[in-house]
Formats: sequence, C-alpha cells, structure tokens
Amino acid sequence: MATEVIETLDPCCAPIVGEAMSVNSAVTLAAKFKALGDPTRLRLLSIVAAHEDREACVCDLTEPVALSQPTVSHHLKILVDAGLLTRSKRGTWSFYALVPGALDQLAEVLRTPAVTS
Amino acid sequence: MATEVIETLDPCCAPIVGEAMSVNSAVTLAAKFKALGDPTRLRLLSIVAAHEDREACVCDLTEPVALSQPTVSHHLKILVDAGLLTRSKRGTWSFYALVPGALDQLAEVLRTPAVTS
DNA sequence: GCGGTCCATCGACGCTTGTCAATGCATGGG
DNA sequence: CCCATGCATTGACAAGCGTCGATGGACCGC
Repeated sequence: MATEVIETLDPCCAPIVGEAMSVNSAVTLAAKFKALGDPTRLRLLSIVAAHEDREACVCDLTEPVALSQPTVSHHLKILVDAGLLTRSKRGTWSFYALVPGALDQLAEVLRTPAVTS
Repeated sequence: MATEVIETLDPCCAPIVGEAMSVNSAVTLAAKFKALGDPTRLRLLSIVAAHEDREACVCDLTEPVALSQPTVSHHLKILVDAGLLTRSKRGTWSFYALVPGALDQLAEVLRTPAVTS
C-alpha cells in the first residue's frame, strides 16, 4: 500500500493548456486531482475550511459526512498524502487543516492562458 | 454502464473554501476532478490544447500516449462526459477540442478567497 | 460495389478504491 | 492503575477503473 507522500517539488506545474505535458507532471498532477475526485473528500475539505479556526478533528467530521470513523480517517489520509491537508496531533485529537495555497496552485494549473479563439 | 453526460447546471459551483459544500455540488464537482485524476487524460487534454487549431483526432493521440486506440477512445469519452472536451465528427475523423471555459470554471472553484489567516 | 481507414463499442482481465467491523495504540481523568 | 476517549491501522469485500484484443459500423477512394 503506497503510503508515500506525494512530492511537491515543482511549486507550480506548467499549465495543462500551453504545451504538451510531460509524463511526470501528469502523474504528479493526476494524483492531486484524483484526491479531489471523490465527493466525500471534497466535502471534508469544505467542512474543514468552513470550520472555526479553519481546522477540525475527526470527531467533527464523521457526523457531517455520515460515514464511519475509519472511512473518514482513510479519506483524510489521502488528502494529507496529496498535500492538500495537514495533520497536527494535540492531545488525543488530530486536527486537520488546509495546506495554504495548495488549492490555489491547482487552480493556477487549470487556468487557460487567454485563448482568444 | 453509465453513459449519461454529467450535468453542467450550475455554471460555477460555490468555491470549496467558503461554506460547507452541499452533497450534490460535491458529487458534480468530484466527477469532473475524477476525470482529471488520471495521467493519461491530463496528457490528452494537454496534447489536444497544444495541437494546431486546438483540436485533434484520435489518430493524433494514440501515438503520443503510447496506448491502444480503444483505450484512448475510452479516455476521451470520459473527458467528453465530464464536459471538458467536445467531439465533432468530420468525415471519418473524430475531432476533440477543449470546452471553452470548462477548466477555468474548475479553477475558480479551487481558488481560496483570500484567507488572511 | 469493395477494400481500406478511422473510430466506437464489447467482453474480459487484473488492479485499485470506498466502505465497514474489528483491533490496536496513545492520551488523559478518576 | 484502570478505564474511557479519539484516532489509525488492518483485513475483507464489492464495486469501479484502466487496459487490451476483437468486433462492427461509418465513411472514402477506386
């Protein structure tokens, strides 16, 4: 089971539109988009971001998404591995928060450079 | 086999960050991100966009991604169903092109509204 | 009409993924 | 010291996904 954290070497991959994308860029990018490609994970991101102090523990998340605690932990791990969330343990709780700028970086990749068709 | 085209009702979903996301929005959005969550499909998008006239037929795409023609057609169908590509048959060829603004719309959803933490 | 080209669909195959119940491991309160 | 709480991990299962070869249909040149 691949537990490795996705590399975030290139701070801002080349945009999808513009030039033919390299295989490595495609793999790195696809991993992040795949993490976003699940409704539960999108909602988890959203709930975390909407929570006060922009962080939340697992116990705050299981009830809104109506899934078991292991399943929620599983999704959170995927989001952390994708570089979209951070985890910080404080006492018994694990607090998850957005990685600042991670989503904006993906947004930048998606932006098409003024096609002027 | 779900052949249905993904609904593109809401022209611009609410951003992920800002408020807890509805289940329907999450499902719709996740479907698009899932389409982007594969390296081959990202490269196909990129190659189509980089091609002259910003469109390409299947025969232009099989060789760059080094996959069989049915596999490429399969991926292209997924991208069309996700509302990211259009298909237009001209003669024997099927030409695929980016849906204008589709990627930018997704980019908009990802942008975090000036968190000012 | 006939063969050739381009492409979509089908059927099949292994691998991945989303989900859960059960378990284990810290941490903190009595 | 012992129990309760919060969470991660494991094992298992069905469903989904990526890939291919084979097939079939549409179109074109001859």
